[in-house]
This record gives sequence, structure tokens and C-alpha cells, in this order.
Amino acid sequence: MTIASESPELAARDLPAAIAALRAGGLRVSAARRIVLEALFAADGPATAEELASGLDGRLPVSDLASMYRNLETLEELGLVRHVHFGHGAGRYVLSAATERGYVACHRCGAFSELDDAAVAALREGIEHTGFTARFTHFPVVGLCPQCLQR
Amino acid sequence: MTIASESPELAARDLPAAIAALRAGGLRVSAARRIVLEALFAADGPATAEELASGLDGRLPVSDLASMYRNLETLEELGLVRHVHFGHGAGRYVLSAATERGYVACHRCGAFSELDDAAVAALREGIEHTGFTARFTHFPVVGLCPQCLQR
DNA sequence: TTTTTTGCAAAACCTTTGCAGTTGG
DNA sequence: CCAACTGCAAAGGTTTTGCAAAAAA
Repeated sequence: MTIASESPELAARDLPAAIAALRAGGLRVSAARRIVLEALFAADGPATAEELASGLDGRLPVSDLASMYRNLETLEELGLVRHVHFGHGAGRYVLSAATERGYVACHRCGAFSELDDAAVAALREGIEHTGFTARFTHFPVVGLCPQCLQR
Repeated sequence: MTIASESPELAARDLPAAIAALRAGGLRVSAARRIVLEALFAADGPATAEELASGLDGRLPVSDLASMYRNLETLEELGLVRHVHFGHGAGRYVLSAATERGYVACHRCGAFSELDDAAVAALREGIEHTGFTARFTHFPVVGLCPQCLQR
């Protein structure tokens, strides 16, 4: 069997590489885009537009959320970025990686964990009979983490 | 291993049983609640608050969405109802069933399919190493249905 | 009568859109 | 210079909340 269509990924190692990708895509390298990319590289995991806009620690503030969303969308179309829905609440954005593995997330506390290839394979097998395919990158498996499980 | 804590379910066979459950829970049997329950029994699958409020086919209209949401929440606390998040868009409400199996949903067209016990077991095994647990009832596996997969 | 529930209006939250002004190339 | 991009304001979709009036027990 063939693997479900993977979205075009364009993993950039660092800021200069990401900026080069922007230019290669015919997009302008604006101050706002530079800041968005810096925030993404500075983040230690999937972050909301809000978190990225307020610079995660007060650094890198971008004044406007609308521009934040527009740029994240643009970067996502380019393939540099993708977003994940961890249960309720705002979507979270990350830089694309060379290997995308999918997540399990806790809808109670927001904790999440990356799945390894074997896990993803097992999950895909689990739904094979339905004819559906899933990647667990955009919509992860959502449940409870060990801590939240015991109330 | 033990199965992840199942939410308190109180499957009602029919309207009278659901109404009895309401009374047993010390809740009032208002006109609005009767209508909400009727709409849920009339629905042929998980329905949004909006769909239930407009009576699915124009029947059973409930004037106010806020009351709709409040009642669905109340019924959910009682255990008569639960809700599922099929990708983007509004949550969908269903009557609790004696056997809850979880779903796979298509985030493109909204199609969904119920999982059988073996599938749920396989999925749970797939994430076992992470320590997380999932039921696939509140947050189903979300991906693409066969039709949407081939563009 | 007393307490719960309703309907309406307003707000909250996340995200998108329109538009006029700014900026990168 | 000109197209692309920004900031602001406003709106859209879903869900929640406050409150006075209505209804259930």
C-alpha cells in the first residue's frame, strides 16, 4: 500500500535558509516575516499565533495578529510551516521538519508527545479497514496524558 | 492492562426513558429540554447545536442557541449526551449509546465512520508507549476519507 | 412560592477579510 | 515605481455568560 499524500514540506535548517526559501518562492522578505520566522525558530514546540505574536517571552513582538495569521498561512503554503490542532483552543504552528511524525495530545493540560514511526504505522493499520487515512500531524490523536488520567 | 476511565454513560432507549433520567437527576422537564431530546432521537447521527436547534428538517425549532448549548451541556453532565469534534467546525452532539466505539472523520468533507472494537484496540496499542490514553469518542481520528484522498 | 430554566443581548475566543497606507524589490 | 505586504478595524463562526422574565415543581 502507498502512504497517504504527504504535504509538500520544505524544512529549513535555520533562519537564512528559511529566508532563502522565501525568496525562492517569489515572496518578499518583510520585517514582519523575518520576525515570525525568528519566533518560530526560537519556539521550543508548537506555538499559537498569539504566543508567536507576543514573542513567546516578550521578545520579538509583532503588533498585529491578522498579519501573524496571514504570514503563517503564507509560510504554510510555501511548506516551511504547518499547524496542529491539539484538542480545544487555538491551533499551534511549527516549522516543518524533515521527518514529520504526528502527535498524541492531552486535551486536559495541553501536554503532547511525538509518535514514532512504529506507532504511526500501528495507528494507520487500526483504521485501515475504514478506508480512511490519517497522518496525525494536522489532527493528532487526542486523549489524556498519564498525569491527567489519574484525575 | 485496564481500560481508560470511561465517562459516565446513561444510555436512554427512548424519549420517556430520557425524561425519566432527567427527573431522576433532579432536573426539570421543560419544553425546551423535551424538544432537544426529541431532536437528538430524530437525528440519524452526530448533529451540531445549530442543526438540532433548527430541527434538522424545520421540525422541532428551538428559538435560542444559547439555551440549546446550555441544555446539551446539562444532558452531557447527566450522561445522556456526548459530543464529538470532527475536525474543524462546530462540535456534534449525539445521544450516549450503550457501546461507544469512537470514530474516524474526514476533515475535508465531514464524512465519518464508526470504529469497531478491534480498531479501537489497535489504536490504543499504537499510542501505548507514550503513556497517553484515548477513546476516539470525543476526539476521533481525523484524516481523509477514500473519496477525498484521491482529490 | 421558590428555584430552575429560558430568551435575549452581549461578549469571548479564534480566525478571516476589506481597505488604505507603507514598503521591498 | 508598482506589486506585495502591513496595520487597523470590522466581521464571521462557535460557544459562553449575565440578567430579568417565565415556567416547573
